[in-house]
Amino acid sequence: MEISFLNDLNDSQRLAVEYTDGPSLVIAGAGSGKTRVLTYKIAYLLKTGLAPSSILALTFTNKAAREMKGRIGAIVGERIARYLWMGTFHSIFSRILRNDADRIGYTKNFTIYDTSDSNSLIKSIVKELKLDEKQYKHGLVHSRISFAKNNLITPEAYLANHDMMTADVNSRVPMISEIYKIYCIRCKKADAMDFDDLLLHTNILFRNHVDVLQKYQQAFSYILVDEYQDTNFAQYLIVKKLAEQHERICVVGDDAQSIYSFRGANIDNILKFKNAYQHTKIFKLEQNYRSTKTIVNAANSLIDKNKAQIPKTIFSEKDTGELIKVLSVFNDLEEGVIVANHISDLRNKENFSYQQIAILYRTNAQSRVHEEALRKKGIPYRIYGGLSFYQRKEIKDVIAYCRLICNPNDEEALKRIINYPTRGIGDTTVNKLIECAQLHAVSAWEVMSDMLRYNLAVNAGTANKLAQFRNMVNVFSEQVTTQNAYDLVTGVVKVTGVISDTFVDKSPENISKRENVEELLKAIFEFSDTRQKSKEPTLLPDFLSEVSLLTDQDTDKESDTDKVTMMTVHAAKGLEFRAVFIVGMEEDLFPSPYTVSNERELEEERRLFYVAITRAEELCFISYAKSRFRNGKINFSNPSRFIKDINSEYLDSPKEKEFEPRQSRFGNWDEDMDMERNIFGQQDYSKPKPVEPFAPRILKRLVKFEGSNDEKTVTTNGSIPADAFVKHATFGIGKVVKTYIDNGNEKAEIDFGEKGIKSLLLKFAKLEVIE
DNA sequence: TGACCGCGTCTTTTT
DNA sequence: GACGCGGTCA
Repeated sequence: MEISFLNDLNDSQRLAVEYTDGPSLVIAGAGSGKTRVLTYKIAYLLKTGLAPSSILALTFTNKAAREMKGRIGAIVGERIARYLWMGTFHSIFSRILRNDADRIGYTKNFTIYDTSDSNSLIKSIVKELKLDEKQYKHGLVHSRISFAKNNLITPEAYLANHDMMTADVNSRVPMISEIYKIYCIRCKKADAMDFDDLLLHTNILFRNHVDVLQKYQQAFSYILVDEYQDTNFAQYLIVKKLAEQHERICVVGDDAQSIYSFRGANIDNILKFKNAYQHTKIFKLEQNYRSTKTIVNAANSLIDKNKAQIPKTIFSEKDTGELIKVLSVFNDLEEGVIVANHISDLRNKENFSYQQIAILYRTNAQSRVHEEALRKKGIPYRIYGGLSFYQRKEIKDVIAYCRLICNPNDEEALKRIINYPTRGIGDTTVNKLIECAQLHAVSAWEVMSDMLRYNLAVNAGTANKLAQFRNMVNVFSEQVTTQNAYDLVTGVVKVTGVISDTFVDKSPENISKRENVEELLKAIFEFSDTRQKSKEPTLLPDFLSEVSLLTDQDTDKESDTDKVTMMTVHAAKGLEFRAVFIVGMEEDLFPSPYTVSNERELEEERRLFYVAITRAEELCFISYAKSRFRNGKINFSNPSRFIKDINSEYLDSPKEKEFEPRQSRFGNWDEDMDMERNIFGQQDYSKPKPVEPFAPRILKRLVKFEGSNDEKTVTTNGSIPADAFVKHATFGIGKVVKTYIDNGNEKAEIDFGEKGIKSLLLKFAKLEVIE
């Protein structure tokens, strides 16, 4: 079969694309056209007659999936590409889990707990068990639980696992197995899964229900996995099971770029792939199309120092290019200034645009000095990382309402908003509620639904407040299956008071909060809109299941504007820039001091540096400072050991004696740097940074919440709009179903949720319309 | 219940 | 230096 697009590939790429009979491993060096191979391979499979719905392609980010889908669409047509099973492990398998959720004791609408939900739950369990919270830090406990789940160790298996148990005893946290057990029970009671559960429960589903496994084994006749070096055991096993029959599977990755072991990724998956699949064909993509010879060779000489790796020879046929320039600076402030100067030279003298330049660092905290230096020189920049849109408090609050409405058993959502905005239900009450729920082995919501039966020990006033809150949620819950997500959530933010809470004063924080909520509604509208066009469901649970797996990487903003990129090295994986500045190359920073005692972890740090260098197409700068302001004090340190790992023939290093006299064009450094600090110090860092607008900005603003909150209620004198939310003195909050004239009197039929649908005479019923 | 203060901690983070 | 957390007080 002659397929013309294959002519775009080199020989090794083409071989990798065309081999589809059995298992294959594609070792794709940095810049070797990995994405191209994957997309062409899928296009090739489609052209050879495979149905798109029989191809499963797993990626590590939503963004990667989306981009690849777009590229494939460009080759084979969007209408075909749409039916590919392409997405992250988590999104694909959450979809599969929802289909058969009842088989493993969940409902279709199960909640996905994010990291902070998990941590919050762990904290409350530690408290309930009366354990020392300093000893059982939520971060530590969570990472142990996460590790267990990623390795498919259930709570029972954990107890029986000698290694895990002795490790816990030795670390003086012997109760982790108990916390883990309770954590799982609580998640299940809340109809919630955390990120790791999505993989663990997929394995459980496949193990316990062979018919389900077989269904998907037959459905997927070819499986592709991207970034295979970053998969964990749970992911390995899912793939292994699905591919068991036909072994038509292709995994792509680069062991030299495995940098996520701290999240459970196991590099052995790629190193030992051929043991797992016996007749594996290995393809190596060794030509780097991205970088100059110097950069490729320098990176090779670095990664050579690692022991565990698949042998390969990455080469470039581009120009030799410039040496990697090593910048030795006095301190962090000078580093900022010098990098900024270089950037402005590149732009003014070397014809670089800002967006072709990146500053990469090991830790987010390092961004500050560079930010300041660039700002002072008027260089535009964009910092990636930090708080994502969906992690902002006001957004999480609204999402928590949504979650609770769709799944009232969601305990973390309940805790979050039961007293936000303030409605007189304090910690004491919440604790009583949860204790009572534990006592009767039911969810907190169940207790709230029948407080008398569970004998909840609160006074009448509190009970009334709880009932009011419950009724409000119920009114919304009833509409989950009938209202589209956008209309429903618009009602939610009005009625719950989330929006009026932002009108209490005119502070910039409140204004930005309100704008963010509006942006969220816009995102929900876009979701409903696009879904509607393709005739897919537009209900709130559909939106939630999607949004819980989104990260800020997916809301890529203003990519068309010309700005310098600043991000951690981790975040830069997969990207490329004409010029790259790798800053803070010091001992105690890069490699991270947490890793140097462990050879395996140190090798991962070296790979991280390898990733950083190989982002550069033409120019690479490495800087290190003799002193750095960190954790509130000045730290002195030496150049990173990794700089010595690079063959010196590729480096343009400073001569040692340049260090000695602290002279510079500014005169005495110490004084000048103090002065600089004072200048910086005058700026008010305490003010919140301007809030990044949430993209994509496609649609015009849909809703704008106007006005002050003191006029939010209107006593009706006759007409109220249908669909309005109203408040009644006895029945609480309800929704107007319809209004009509009866015997010459205006009446309204109002749905008060649990209290039923009531027909009320408008001239008697003192209704407040909630705007 | 919420505002405020002092203390301890501080990596990376595709989901 | 900055943030999150827990404790205290109005």
